[in-house]
Formats: sequence, C-alpha cells, structure tokens
Amino acid sequence: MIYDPNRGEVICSQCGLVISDGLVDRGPEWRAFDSDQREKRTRVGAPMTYTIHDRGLSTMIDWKNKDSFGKEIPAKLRAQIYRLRRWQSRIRVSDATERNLTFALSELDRMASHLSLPKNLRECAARVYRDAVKSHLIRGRSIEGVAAAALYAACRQMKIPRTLTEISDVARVGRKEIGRSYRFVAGRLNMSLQPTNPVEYISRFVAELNLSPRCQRKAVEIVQEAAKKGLTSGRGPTGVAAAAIYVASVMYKERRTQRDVARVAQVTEVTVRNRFKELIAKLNLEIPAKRR
DNA sequence: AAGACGAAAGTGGTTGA
DNA sequence: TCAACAACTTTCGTCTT
Repeated sequence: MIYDPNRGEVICSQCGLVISDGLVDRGPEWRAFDSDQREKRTRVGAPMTYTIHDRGLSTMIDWKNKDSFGKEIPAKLRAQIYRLRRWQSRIRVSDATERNLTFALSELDRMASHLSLPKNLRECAARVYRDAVKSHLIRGRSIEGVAAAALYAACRQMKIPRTLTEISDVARVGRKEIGRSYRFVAGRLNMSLQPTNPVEYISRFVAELNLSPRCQRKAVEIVQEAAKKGLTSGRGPTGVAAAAIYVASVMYKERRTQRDVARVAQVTEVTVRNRFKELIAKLNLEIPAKRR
C-alpha cells in the first residue's frame, strides 16, 4: 500500500486500486527543504472569523491540567496556570466595547441558529455589525436591535432573505425597531439596498407547502411575467411570491388554501387575494374551472 | 364547516410641498 | 415638518363548495 499525500489517497501498490480517498493531510502545509525548516513550520491555527469578538486570534488556555504533550501538569504549577487563565480571560474581553461586541456576536449567533442560517451568513452579519460599531451607529440604539438589523441586512445581501417578522420572532426586540435600525444602518453604511426579489422567497415557501418542483418553476415564471408588467413594484415581495405560488398550485391541481399560503408567506389572506386578482387580470392566466 | 371573497377602518412608512 | 397617499392588516359579514 502506498499513501499519496498530494492526492489524499491510499493506493494498492500491486494493482493501483484506490483503497481510500479524501483523507485529511495532517502534515504541515508548507514545503520543507531541510530538517530544520520541517521542525519550525508546523500547522497553523484555526481560520480567522468575524463571529468571535477578537476574530478568533487570541490565545486560549485549556481548562485541562495537561501540557501540550498530554502529560499531567505537576501540582506545583497548577496555581500558576490557574492565575494565567484568569488573566487571559480578563484580557480577552477587556473594555466595555469589547464586552458589548462579545454580547452582540453571541446574540447574532443565537438568532442565526434559531433560523438555521449558514455559517457564511453569520460571518457576513458579524461584519456588518462591526462596521456599524466602527461608524458609531449604535449610539441611541439597542445592541439587540442593531444585531438583529445586521442579520436582516446580511440575509438580504446573501440573497437568502428572511422577513422582518421572522427575524423579530427570534430577536428580543420588536419588528419596528429592527426595521428602523436596519434602514439607518444600511443607509449610513451605504449598503446596496435594492428591494428583495419575490423569487428569492419562492423556494422556501414552496418547500414549506410541500409543492412539486414544477409548481415552483411555474411560480417563478409567473413572478417574472408579473415583474415585466410592473405588478411587483411597490408591492410587498412576500405577497407577490405568495400569490404566484397560489396560482401555480391551483394550475397544477396541487391547490393549497389561501390561508396556508398566506401563513407561510406571513401576509394576510386579503393580500394574497389582492395580488391574485391582479395577476389573473393583467396576466390573462386561465385558471382551470373550479374543479379538483 | 371550511374556504373564498370583499368592504371598511386602522397602521406604519414614504413622498412631496 | 406636516399632510396626502399607497400598501398592507384587521375585522367581519356573505357567498360558495
């Protein structure tokens, strides 16, 4: 058997069969030209991240009383290590702004977890929050509010939009305040704040309603047609998405009630109806006669 | 009985003077 | 800064399936 570290494969030396691949190379990522270099260049630490207040660059001292070889630390040194740990944690979150940042980022992570948002989204939100702090935009606003706003902004930037209502459900502040903070922060940071495309919502809503993929495709198509006729401008994107999905569900005889569609889109039935009426009027769509 | 429909009054935010 | 305005919501009554 031969181990090929460049490919991460274990290969049978007789026949060339790949026995196992995708192995993690645990060696150093540097090339070493002599034994001296090989000893110095070892693995580096964890990647930098925006979601930890010091970007994950500070030292951490483990709570275990083991040294780096896994051996027990003699009792004589325990007290010293203990003091070092105390100082380390004090230094890590030294002043008030650091503490606030720590709190905001943990809050950000809590909310993102509740909404099961991907990690890169959290990084993005953390970056937005840091920018807001740097530009002194938190003054007069609650940390929770700005954190929630940063999350909302990140969702829109990453094209994985969540509604303000969804954010406020997991936030500790009301929807109004989040909206206000968002507009303020996004404006001052001149982020690209284009209105959300209803299409971005469709896949999520469709999934929640257990509708077929072709139904989803139809809904997207309807929204695009509606956009051409100016039926989307000025309207709430969730309402438009909801109506399109409703129409598509009826067309393909997978009908969901207006109430259900309205619920997942977090709008009222009335709004779904109004958008629905506009769609069938201006798009001359034919709804298969009241039959299922 | 549940769903669809529509009218009327209220809310929060934008716009234009 | 204030009033007009459009979109959306809430509530409620009526009609349809």
